Amino acid sequence: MARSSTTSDVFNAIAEASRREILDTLTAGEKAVGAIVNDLSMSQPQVSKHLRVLSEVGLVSCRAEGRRRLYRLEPARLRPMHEWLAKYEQEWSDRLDRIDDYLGELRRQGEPQ
Amino acid sequence: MARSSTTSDVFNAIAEASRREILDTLTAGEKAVGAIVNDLSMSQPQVSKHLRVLSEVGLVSCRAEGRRRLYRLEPARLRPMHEWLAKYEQEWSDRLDRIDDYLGELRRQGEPQ
DNA sequence: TTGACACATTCCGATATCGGAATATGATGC
DNA sequence: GCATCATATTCCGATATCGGAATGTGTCAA
Repeated sequence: MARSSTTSDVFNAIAEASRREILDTLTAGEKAVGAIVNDLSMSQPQVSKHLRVLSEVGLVSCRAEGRRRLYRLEPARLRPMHEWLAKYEQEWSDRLDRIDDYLGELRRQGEPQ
Repeated sequence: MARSSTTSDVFNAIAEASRREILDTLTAGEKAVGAIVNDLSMSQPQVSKHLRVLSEVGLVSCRAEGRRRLYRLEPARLRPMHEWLAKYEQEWSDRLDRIDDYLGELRRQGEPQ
């Protein structure tokens, strides 16, 4: 058996840096494939293939306009990731809070000088 | 070229469901390898191999105690993921807020009965 | 020292991925 | 209809992954 399919869930789809870049560039709004190819330094077939994967897990949706295809972000699909992360988030934000407290303490000690 | 190495970054390490399960079981606290093998239904070598991957990206740390090895969660390493997600979070949390408002409305309408 | 226990590593076959190149589909305009 | 533009799909070789089985390493206890 190899690694889980990239189309099986959001976690696998997002594992690839190129796909994260595509999602990042789509935060600016709906874009045609050609526009994405221009923005990033990727070949057109690669962009199309990555868009297919993102589409299959629902992270992007597609709308045809003439001979162009406009892809749009579907950020709601990132929710499973966020929910999984939330379990751990508290733990490290606690630590960061403690670090903040500590830094604040240092700052207060430094001020009088 | 194949998919990016699983040891290269947190996103790839987390793409595998088995590794997410291991992290999940470690939220209860430090655990020995055998304990993880018992908790989940995985072979000992598989658990060890996954722990190695998680260790290489810093998501877990290890401490030797006699002939056992206790693994602990390092949740701070999930921060890059959280920061990446944060860019998208606002967009869908707005929608969720509206759903929350709607549910609250329904609840208020139900109470009088 | 020897054996048992806890864990890590290596070898293996099957499989899925990635990028590049070539090609196919499908809409537009003349 | 035919050429062109925009995008999707297929074929390919190289490579990295996964799980299972077997084996290696290191610690404790008698």
